[in-house]
Amino acid sequence: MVSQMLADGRRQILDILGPGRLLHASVTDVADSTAETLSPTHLERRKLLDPLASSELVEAVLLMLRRAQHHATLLGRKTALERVAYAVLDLADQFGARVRGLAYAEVIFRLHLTRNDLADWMGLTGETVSRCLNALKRQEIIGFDTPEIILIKNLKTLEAAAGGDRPSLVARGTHPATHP
Amino acid sequence: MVSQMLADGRRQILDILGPGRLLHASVTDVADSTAETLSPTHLERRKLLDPLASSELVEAVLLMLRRAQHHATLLGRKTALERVAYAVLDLADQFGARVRGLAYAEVIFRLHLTRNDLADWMGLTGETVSRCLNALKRQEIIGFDTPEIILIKNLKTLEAAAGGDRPSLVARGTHPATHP
DNA sequence: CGAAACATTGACCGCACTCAAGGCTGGTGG
DNA sequence: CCACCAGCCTTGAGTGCGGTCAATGTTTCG
Repeated sequence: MVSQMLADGRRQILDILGPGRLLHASVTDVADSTAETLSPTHLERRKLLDPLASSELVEAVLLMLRRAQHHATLLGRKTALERVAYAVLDLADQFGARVRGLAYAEVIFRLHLTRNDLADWMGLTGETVSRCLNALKRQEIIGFDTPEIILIKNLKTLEAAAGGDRPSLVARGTHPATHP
Repeated sequence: MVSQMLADGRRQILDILGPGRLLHASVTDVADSTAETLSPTHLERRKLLDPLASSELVEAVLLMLRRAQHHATLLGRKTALERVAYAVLDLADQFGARVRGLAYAEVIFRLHLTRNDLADWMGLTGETVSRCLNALKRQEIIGFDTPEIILIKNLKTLEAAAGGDRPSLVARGTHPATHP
């Protein structure tokens, strides 16, 4: 998780990095920016000498940029429900696994964020996030028994609720989408 | 101006590029993203073969990223007045010129954006931007006789109104800050 | 002079925030 | 084993900031 903190305690989470994502120091070396883990994490250092790694780095920074700009549009112009729907979709892309026994369009994944984390990511409050998640649940679009494990029951409707436009904003990395 | 458009017409301006800023195609080649000029503009193409230009490019992309992340924090966590104050400061940094005859802390510059452009940049509406600008004007923090020419009369107070934290987010370019 | 685009201002409204109460879960110590 | 506690989630009631709608003023330009 990459986040920024304002002097008075307001926090904005800038990005959630799932398996396979790359992180460059230039992102965290800005004043008031920090990176933290939200779950047990395996980190690898990339050497910059390797030209392959260098292009990999440029790709990673450009991905961060595209995600940051898309996120800005979301924060500036989307409603609470659209934001929460989008957060679920993005986390599903990054952490989701297609599971045997689920219908084709169903995805299940573990939220590594609390409601308040989601709020600080989406520019909302924890209460609003909770209300939106439960609204989606009542509409049978998603499901959860414990607050941590989210099941997407109707992907198409969820994407519609997110407001449509969702360009591919995941790492094209070689990492398989397996994660506890 | 770099902006994104949603299917239903909502627009988010992602960044305003003043003199000396660099723009890479990867920013505009994303779906629904466009770049437009708001004033007569002089463009130069940079060759990538030159290793100097290459590092220049990486710098420019990293600047875009830092600005985008800072902007996300602004959109997600700041009030209307803070946003408008920040917009004035950022435009002053990019377009402002210290003018003879003005007090030390005074800066004057031309807004190349309408109130609605500012609104689409700051995630607000034109009416709210107008109200905030006039509030700042009533407090003698800024001044304007025509809507286009903005004078910063009290920089310190304006920075306070913007919510404080404002890391250097301008191009360290070689361009002098002269602009019509 | 007239039209179009932009800016300003006011009145009202609604979405998301605030505040508060209550429930659930997991961890700790008697 | 259970009482207690802390943290998180959920839900409701009420508020307020910023949005919406509308009227008017201003500037520009043909």
